[in-house]
Amino acid sequence: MKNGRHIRIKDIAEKAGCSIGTVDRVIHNRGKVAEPVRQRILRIIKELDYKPNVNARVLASKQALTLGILLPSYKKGEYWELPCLGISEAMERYNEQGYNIEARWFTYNSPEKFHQAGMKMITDEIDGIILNPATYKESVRLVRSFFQNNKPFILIDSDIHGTPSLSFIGKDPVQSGLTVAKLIHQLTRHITGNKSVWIINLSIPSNQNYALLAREIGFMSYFADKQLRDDYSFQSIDMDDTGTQKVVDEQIGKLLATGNPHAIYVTGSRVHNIADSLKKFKPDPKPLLIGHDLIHKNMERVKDETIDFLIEEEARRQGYLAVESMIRSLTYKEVIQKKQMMNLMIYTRENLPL
Amino acid sequence: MKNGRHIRIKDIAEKAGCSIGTVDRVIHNRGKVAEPVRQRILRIIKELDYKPNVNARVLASKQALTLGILLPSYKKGEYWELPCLGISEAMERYNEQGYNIEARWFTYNSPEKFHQAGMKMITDEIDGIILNPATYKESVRLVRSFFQNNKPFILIDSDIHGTPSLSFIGKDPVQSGLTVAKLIHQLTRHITGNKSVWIINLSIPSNQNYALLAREIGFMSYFADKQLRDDYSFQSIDMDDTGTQKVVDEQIGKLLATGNPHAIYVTGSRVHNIADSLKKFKPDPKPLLIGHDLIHKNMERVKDETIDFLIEEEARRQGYLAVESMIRSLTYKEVIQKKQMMNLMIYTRENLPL
DNA sequence: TTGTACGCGTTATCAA
DNA sequence: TTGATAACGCGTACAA
Repeated sequence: MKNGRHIRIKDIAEKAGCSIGTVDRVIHNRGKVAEPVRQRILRIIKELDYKPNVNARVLASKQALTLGILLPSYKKGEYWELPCLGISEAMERYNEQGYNIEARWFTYNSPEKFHQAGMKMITDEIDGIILNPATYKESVRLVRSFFQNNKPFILIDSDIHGTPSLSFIGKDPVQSGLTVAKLIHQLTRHITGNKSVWIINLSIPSNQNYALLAREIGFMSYFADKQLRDDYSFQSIDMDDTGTQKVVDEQIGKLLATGNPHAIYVTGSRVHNIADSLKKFKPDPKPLLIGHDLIHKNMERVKDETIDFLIEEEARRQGYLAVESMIRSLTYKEVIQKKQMMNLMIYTRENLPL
Repeated sequence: MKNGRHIRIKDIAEKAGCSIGTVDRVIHNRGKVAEPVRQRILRIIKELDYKPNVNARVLASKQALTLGILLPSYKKGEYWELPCLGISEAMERYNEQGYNIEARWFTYNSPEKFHQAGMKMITDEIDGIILNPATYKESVRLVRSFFQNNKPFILIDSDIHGTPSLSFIGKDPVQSGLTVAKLIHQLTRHITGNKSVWIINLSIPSNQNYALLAREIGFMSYFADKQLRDDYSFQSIDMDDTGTQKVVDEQIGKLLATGNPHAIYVTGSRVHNIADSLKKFKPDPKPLLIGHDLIHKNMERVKDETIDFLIEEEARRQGYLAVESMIRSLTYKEVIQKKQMMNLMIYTRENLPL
């Protein structure tokens, strides 16, 4: 009302005939307010559609937050670097804006380490947790402890349905699979005769398997729904990721000896390994190659068209949003969307970013 | 750590042995500071890597800004609604954050109206201008006036090379064309014999023609570079957009009588008109249909797979970034990136957002 | 249970 | 050319 600007706590206090202290108490539920006064103030807040001034709030509030980040360990250039970049970016941005936020990083490469690190976050004075649930069983155990200790947490990249998380931020792996299937179908439909497709699950043993499986399920269901089973023959290949190109080469070599597929779908983020094998063996005609994630090595293979298409689900943005959501929830008690699904991008040589 | 976190103007003042008023003057170039003092303060700012506290700044600043938005007039559901949504979103967001910003909207449907509205923005007290340059000649005239009157402006959606704008926010139409070409090539390459492709320029006469042309150029150059000219035959079709489906139907009907193309590329945002024609005439086999922009009617045709792929360049985000960039430039004198290119998205039924 | 007063970092005004 | 000081809206400790 003043100068047509926003309404302040002071305006509410005036209208309610009390002091700003009292208004503040009802806004923050700090109790100790006479019930009738409380009701009146709440009504006025609704009536005037009061919205707190974020800037003043941050400026006045001296609270320091520490967030716990619990993610799989990774080497430079691997998938998890991307969400981490988003996390760092958000931290930096919010700190520059006068917030006082610190991140404490925890990584794991085994279910035991995962659980250990998780429990440490509870004993340490951590205000909010951002984690990627590794294996189902361990994650449920951990999440239960978070809940009991009243630690708010956000799930990132893959979900555990039904957990009392503030939010899940990630992707729909079934949709990913469907999209890849659509691409492969459209790109091979004019090939005469039966089309052979390899689905390669190249991943670290017993890690992240759920998402890869879900992708494969989405992939298969596309062909099932469209009654295309007779036109295609599929071969699912589980390949352990030992991290060395040589092992991949060996396996691909053996497979190629049995015949040359029309298309290859790699469900994990390590298509570049398969691409490198193809560059070595040069099968002719070159199979269509599709995979996931905008990591550096994959992009290089897209540039030279060994990889034809890359799917990605805004990995970096996931990290950014996780931090942002946690801060909003912690500092303003803002209610966060229960599910924040990323968009699904299709990249090829011509529309690669950068 | 608690108080030692960020450095404030006060810290600089102490170190420089002057008052915060003086520091403020050098930061904001309000002149009237003794040169040696000025140098000393600047050095200390660099040394301590001072970053202003955004919250305090917004809180204390009483300045009110009005932005002028100069865009083509549009009906609901048309392309320009998307950038406008982004603009509104940004306005809302920044106003909620305590900024005091007002938008004044101007639209045009002819070069004369465009110029008129532009000149009015100069006489009115407008602090910054966001505009889409309609025709080249008129735009250059207008931009010259902006420059002479010291009005900062941002170009949105399509560029005029070399203008002294704060920033250009938009897309690379040549890249769009290349991407569509890649898709059509890959999706038709296994068809035997010569493949026929229509390129339809369906647009309001003499409006936005430059971007559509650039897309077509990108499109053609893909096939030229790849030495594919002999495998494909192209037909460029200029179709006036009268806004009625009937006229489109007539023209498509005539064209189909001469033969059934393998693929159709519609360079504007009105693929849905072509899609509706195809639904009516049911050419068999159905040509591959690719177009631009996530407007409602297009998305409907993607859902029923009349349109196979849709390209879009983050239309909504363009509007958002334009407002954000202008505010940053105006309030903090921040230097804005000269070119902010949007990502190029590929959408099909399976990865359509929402 | 309620009210008051100070501080957060910056802008802007006025007096020196 | 400079310095002191009152806002800005909110959080909070302390007084009543």
